[in-house]
Amino acid sequence: MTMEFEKIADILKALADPTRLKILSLLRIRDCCVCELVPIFNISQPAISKHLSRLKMAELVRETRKGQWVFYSINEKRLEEIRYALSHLPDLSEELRELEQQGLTVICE
Amino acid sequence: MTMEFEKIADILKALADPTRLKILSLLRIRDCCVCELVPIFNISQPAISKHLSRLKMAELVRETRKGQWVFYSINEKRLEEIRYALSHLPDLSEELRELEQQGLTVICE
DNA sequence: AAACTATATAACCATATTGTTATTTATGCA
DNA sequence: TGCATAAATAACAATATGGTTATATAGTTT
Repeated sequence: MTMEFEKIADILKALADPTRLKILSLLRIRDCCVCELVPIFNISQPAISKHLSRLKMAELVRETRKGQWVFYSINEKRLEEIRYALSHLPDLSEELRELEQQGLTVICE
Repeated sequence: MTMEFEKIADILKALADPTRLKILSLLRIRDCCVCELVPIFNISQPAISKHLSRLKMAELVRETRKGQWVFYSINEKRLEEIRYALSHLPDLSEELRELEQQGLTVICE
């Protein structure tokens, strides 16, 4: 249920780029193929391709080949998962309890 | 209201690290000072200090000096903002409309 | 004032990220 | 079969990231 810190960080890294966020925003309107995305951005086709690959690795998008085109679609479920993960990060109460037992807790005033 | 792609990406970059996510999870339990966080992680004090500085830049935490200690607290409002931003990314319908006008839209089947 | 504790900053290094151009692979069609 | 188009991969370069150790700064205590 609760996602590991490493896993959450990996998905957030895939999200943490303006180009990839723009791609996701476009895919919210409709599925797009690579050759449609390229003219919208000021970067090369391989760059777009790599961004899509990064998003696919994080399962934020899915790809479907249609003839010579590869269409990408958004995986809204994954985005919902990451929003949920940010609200429900793994619990670290135990770590703070150990800190207290080791007498390393700082108390002031 | 709607946050720019660059701005959202900056905040997501600050979040996209397992150590910083752990720090935020700890601060959800209670405010902590740097010297309490250090023994919980297997990294140096300056490393923790830099992570906190990164979180502060993104306004995900706030700092308060109490005597010789600096206590950090979580800014839940900022986290709520980023969750909202992921649900409401800036609209790019116009970009797709221009694509159609330029005849670059791909239609198959 | 001097010594101690807590935190931040500087300088540095290894690796990751994000772009490029050149090339390869996959599909469609004359 | 051979050529055109779409997309992915390879090789490379510049910059960002995340760690280190050494040092500076801020506050406390003797």
